[in-house]
Amino acid sequence: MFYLTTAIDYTNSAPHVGHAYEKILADVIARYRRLRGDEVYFLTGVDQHGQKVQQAAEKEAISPEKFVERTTGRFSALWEKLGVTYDGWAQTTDPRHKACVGSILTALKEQGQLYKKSHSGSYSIRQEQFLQDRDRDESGNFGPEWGEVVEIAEENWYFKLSDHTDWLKDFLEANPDLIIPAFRRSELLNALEKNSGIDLCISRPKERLQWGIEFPFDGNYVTYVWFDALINYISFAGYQAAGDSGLPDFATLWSGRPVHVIGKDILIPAHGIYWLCMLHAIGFPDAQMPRLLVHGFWNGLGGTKMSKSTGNVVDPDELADKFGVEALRYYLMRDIVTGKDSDFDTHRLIMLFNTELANELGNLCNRALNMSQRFTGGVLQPGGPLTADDTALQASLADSTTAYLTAMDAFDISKGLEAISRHVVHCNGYAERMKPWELNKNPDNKDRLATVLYHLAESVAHASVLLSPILPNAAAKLAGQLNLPSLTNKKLDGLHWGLLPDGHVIDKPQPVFPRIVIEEIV
RNA sequence: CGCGGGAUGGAGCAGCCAGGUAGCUCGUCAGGCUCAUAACCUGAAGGUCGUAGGUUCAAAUCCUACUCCCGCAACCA
Repeated sequence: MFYLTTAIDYTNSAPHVGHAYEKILADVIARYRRLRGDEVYFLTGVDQHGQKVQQAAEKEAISPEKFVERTTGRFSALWEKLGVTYDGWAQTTDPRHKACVGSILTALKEQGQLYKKSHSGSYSIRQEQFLQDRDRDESGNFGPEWGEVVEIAEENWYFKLSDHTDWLKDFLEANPDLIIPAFRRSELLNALEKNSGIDLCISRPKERLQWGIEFPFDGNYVTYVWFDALINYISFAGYQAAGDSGLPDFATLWSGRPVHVIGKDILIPAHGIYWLCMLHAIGFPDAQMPRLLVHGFWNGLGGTKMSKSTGNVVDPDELADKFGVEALRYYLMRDIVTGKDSDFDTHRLIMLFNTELANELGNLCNRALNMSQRFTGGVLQPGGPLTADDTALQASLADSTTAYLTAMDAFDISKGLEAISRHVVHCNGYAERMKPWELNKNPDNKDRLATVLYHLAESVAHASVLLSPILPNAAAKLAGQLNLPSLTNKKLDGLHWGLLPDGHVIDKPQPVFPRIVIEEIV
């Protein structure tokens, strides 16, 4: 079983393009693994507790329950729109999740992993948080943005993180593939080196915060949101769940290393340190520690950070309306190297869609099917014998498929798409050289014409299968025009030359990727 | 000496971990084709791979120093 998760999104504001990128990335990986024949369980969801939610709800004078219900709906509606299909939905207000968090807290306390301690420091009443030295301005004071700052002492529950950091260091050194990409691992190891011996405060007093999971053994506190949120990966996987919970069977799901897809901002310390140490403390063996696939961010043009204040945020919902879901999914997967950052550029979105999908693949499909309709009545026949051009085309397909698999296995979606594109370009060149429209002028060339058209159509069939994890709807449309809907259920090991049977009759072509016309944008 | 990333033809990027005549897309220029979504194909111009050293028969790729840009810096989600 391949168990895949994303970060659960914090429900204090609307989803932005970064949220959409992560979910689409995970969706593509899940679909790809299914294509490969793996059993897949894909979990995503929302993080609903914490101070910022409480504050946002207060601001609108509604209950936190109502507030998260509304924002949660915006996320799930967007995923449906974008074709992100998950098997499990994690939301941290779910009673099953709360029960799991509670039992983990109790177990850790019994093992002596939790203790109570008083912490004193500068506290901002307005922001309701303790301040750090780094929050001070140049002159060493806390600026006006913090409002009134007072020195207070507060007792809280702590998790003995420091008991596990030595283990974590050794474990990470012994498992170089755990963190993807590799440079993130060295960053994490450095962070561990610098900050050992610190424990994690995992409670918030109820005077400060009510919107959270109450401590099972101390009613004066709720659980720190990160401690709560991270547990979703196991609580919704059925960890210690009752038989009638409706959750998956944990042992089946978490049999090896799950993959957590997360953003670079939450590797250190949350996932890379807290979570791995939490799992270790709970008793997970090294062989069951998850892999962390750390993706980069979409920035504004010129590499500027997207933020509300600079006004350069892009709304994935609007983009999908404007350019279509396929164009958005394609762009988000195509124009970034997994792990690195990229600049979000609408012109490149249009360019990549028009060039690679409309002009190259869409047009290949269109010309191939159209010629088949006109020249051979829509009937496809492998024909033969094969020329050097035919075998070269088949070799190109084999090469591209191999490159695609290698890239996709390494979560490098962009390179996988590039591989498909390479074969499509080869096919268009093949069509130019073979000139089926010339062959059609002489009835003696009937067999040769059939062979050429078959090679083109068969290539489209393969492309649609390979493309299906990224663009499921478009792949289904292509399969439909090939009059072979079963293509969408193909597994990789069924992907060999000859998907289209001898004598197969195809459907009439219709543009699958209508060009995006520049005038429409602005 | 806080940590990490980036600097590659006009633009955007890949290549760097496992050194071996610099690659992709867009753009530009010149041809070709007409089956097709004004799509397709061929060819050309354009780069001393941030700077300075070093290792090597050979460096965009390894090592050292430096410059500029970006992000982060464990009890804020």
